[in-house]
Amino acid sequence: MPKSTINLKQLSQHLGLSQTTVSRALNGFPEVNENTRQKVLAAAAQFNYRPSPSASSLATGKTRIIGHVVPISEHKMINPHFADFLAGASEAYSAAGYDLLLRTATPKQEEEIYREFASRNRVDGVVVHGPLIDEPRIEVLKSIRLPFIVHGRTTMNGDDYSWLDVDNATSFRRLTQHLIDLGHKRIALVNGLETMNFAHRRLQGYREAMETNQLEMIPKLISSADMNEPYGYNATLRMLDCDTPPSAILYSSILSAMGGMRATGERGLRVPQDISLATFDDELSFLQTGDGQPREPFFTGMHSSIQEAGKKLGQMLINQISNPASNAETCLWESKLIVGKTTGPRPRENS
Amino acid sequence: MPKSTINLKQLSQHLGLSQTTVSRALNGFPEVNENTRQKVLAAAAQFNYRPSPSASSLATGKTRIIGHVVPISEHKMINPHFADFLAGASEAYSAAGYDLLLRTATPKQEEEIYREFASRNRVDGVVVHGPLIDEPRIEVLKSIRLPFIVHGRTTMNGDDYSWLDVDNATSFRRLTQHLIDLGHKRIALVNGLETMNFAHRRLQGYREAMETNQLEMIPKLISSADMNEPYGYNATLRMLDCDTPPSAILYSSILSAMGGMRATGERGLRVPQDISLATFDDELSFLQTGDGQPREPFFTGMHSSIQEAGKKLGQMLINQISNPASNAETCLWESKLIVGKTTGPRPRENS
DNA sequence: GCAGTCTTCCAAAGCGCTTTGAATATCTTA
DNA sequence: TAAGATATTCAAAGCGCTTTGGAAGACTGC
Repeated sequence: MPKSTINLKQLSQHLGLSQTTVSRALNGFPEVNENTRQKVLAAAAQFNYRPSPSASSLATGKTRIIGHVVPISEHKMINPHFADFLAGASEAYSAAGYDLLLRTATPKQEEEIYREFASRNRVDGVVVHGPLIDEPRIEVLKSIRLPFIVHGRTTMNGDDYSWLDVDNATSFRRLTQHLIDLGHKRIALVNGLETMNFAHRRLQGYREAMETNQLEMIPKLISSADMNEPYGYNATLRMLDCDTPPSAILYSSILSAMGGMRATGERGLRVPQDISLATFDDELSFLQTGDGQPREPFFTGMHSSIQEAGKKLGQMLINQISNPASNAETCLWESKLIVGKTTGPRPRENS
Repeated sequence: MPKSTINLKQLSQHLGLSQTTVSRALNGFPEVNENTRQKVLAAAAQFNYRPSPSASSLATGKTRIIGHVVPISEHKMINPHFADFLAGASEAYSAAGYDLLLRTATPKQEEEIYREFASRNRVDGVVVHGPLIDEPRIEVLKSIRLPFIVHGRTTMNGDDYSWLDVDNATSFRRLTQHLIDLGHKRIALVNGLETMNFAHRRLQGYREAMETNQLEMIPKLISSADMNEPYGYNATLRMLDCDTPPSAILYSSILSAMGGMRATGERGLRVPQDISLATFDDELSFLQTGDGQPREPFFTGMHSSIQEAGKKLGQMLINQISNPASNAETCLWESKLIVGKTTGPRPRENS
């Protein structure tokens, strides 16, 4: 059992080599004899040598750390989607020898954190969460030259930055159309905040489908707010209790859909006989069986794995960092309609 | 607008002082004239100077980073409780100038990650999640001298380590008693994995209450597995469909309770008229209203904020790190019974 | 007026790595 | 075999900070 940690100097002395050679052998430089390299590798393994991140970071100027500042509201609300997203990203980082640094912050604090990241050289890059339609963070990051990638995209900021997004408009056009095909006419939308780009595009997709089919969009049946379970519950109750109740409801998040489920149950409505519910499903892992078995999906919805998105975004960002000259890379994912148990034909008695 | 980043040397040259003095002024050492300190502070602000973390870390041997390795199953399942826990911890870290490093790993990989943390000096300490009854990680961390704190505690590892736990046995004794007081006799328990210490203690609390009241514990009505929504759903269905169905069910997590809610609904049972459900509630933020309003609680359950736990644990760990001579600190939190809409008296027709 | 104390400040030596610029050893080719 | 090319290795100079071990100036008290 080797004592504690050993450093480069000690290791090279033990080997009778210079630090230069040992360092290069370890880092895979071509100009070191293969014999020597093997000896170095063996000794490094034997003494359990690992380079100090602070030292290499100081010498190279690279931290091999990616920063995530995840939004948290004034009321300490944190979106559980991040758990899955971060798990995916973390997988990509580990594979490439990077680490994930996590900060939580209110939107107001976020810009200052980026500036701090840049001036202290705390991270090599960041991923931007929850972009707005018009996103000021993008200009900030460009101006301070901090490499970044956006999960989602914006509408107003041009396209000279890297992002990965699901095709939200198409997703909601298709999901709405699915309900229309089932005969529904009064279709409600429980959406995210419309300043958020994803919610904006989802509304757009919904509108396209409604207009194509010449169905009326009833303002009372469109709601938008931060997505969580109680919001889904309350919004649903409000819609059910109004004078033009829907026969189908679309949710932007499975969290609010669960709240919707609770609300319909409370009003004595059977799903899908009395009312249909459909949602965008990020495949949050705590809603999966976890035994590797595909579970029969409960909610009907458009599926796209947020964990996979995290992984892909992580890889894209690392690519960009290790290859700074490369152009912005963008990626648009389609989501998949999966029909579950929460949608059915429009009931007769309903308008 | 200051150009890019400035370093200590440049700053001290600008001030006509030595790096020593500037460094000490910035770090609050007493042996620098108050006048000088003010000048230094002003100049630092003006040039937006921030010390480089890699450099100070190399010089001091301290990283000011706390590591969290959160478990992820083979099937990429990640528990959303972590989102709230990490948000709480992160708050404590930010306040103390620390950062949070996140790794995801299967239980097998975890020990190796700790060893890597120690030998590379990657973090100043770690928090251990989800301790088992007999927890090998504790010995590993002690042997490699990596400061740590445990969220939860163990049963077999002595008590010379720091932890914070909720009183799981008392929580479940009380929750069970609450149902017994309502007249329930066949009370089921949908628990976490019993190798996990928290689940072990919850079972114990449940058993105490049942035995005290001379109620029979029916094996079919006790289940234990990794907690998620489908598990709660399946376990509940199994119990409802057996020959000794319960009139009340206890859940170890609100996620499985939600699955239970779905299952009872599917079987046409009304809650709480036909069956009572109660749960341990970690006050996950996505289930709160998020508008700061206290929402009327839906599930009856024992409450304890996991976000607050994260915050407190973060503070305790930082204390311990900045004060290495201090003794292990432990903290046992009581949870609070909150009666919601999911529990009621035992229905007549039920046994 | 001078030893003894404080109070303030500084030069320089690291911390553990990477990398530049050169030196040495080895191999070609004429 | 000598000059030129190539393959290996190395000494030393940083990277940006902290901290040790003084030193210089300003005050004491006698």
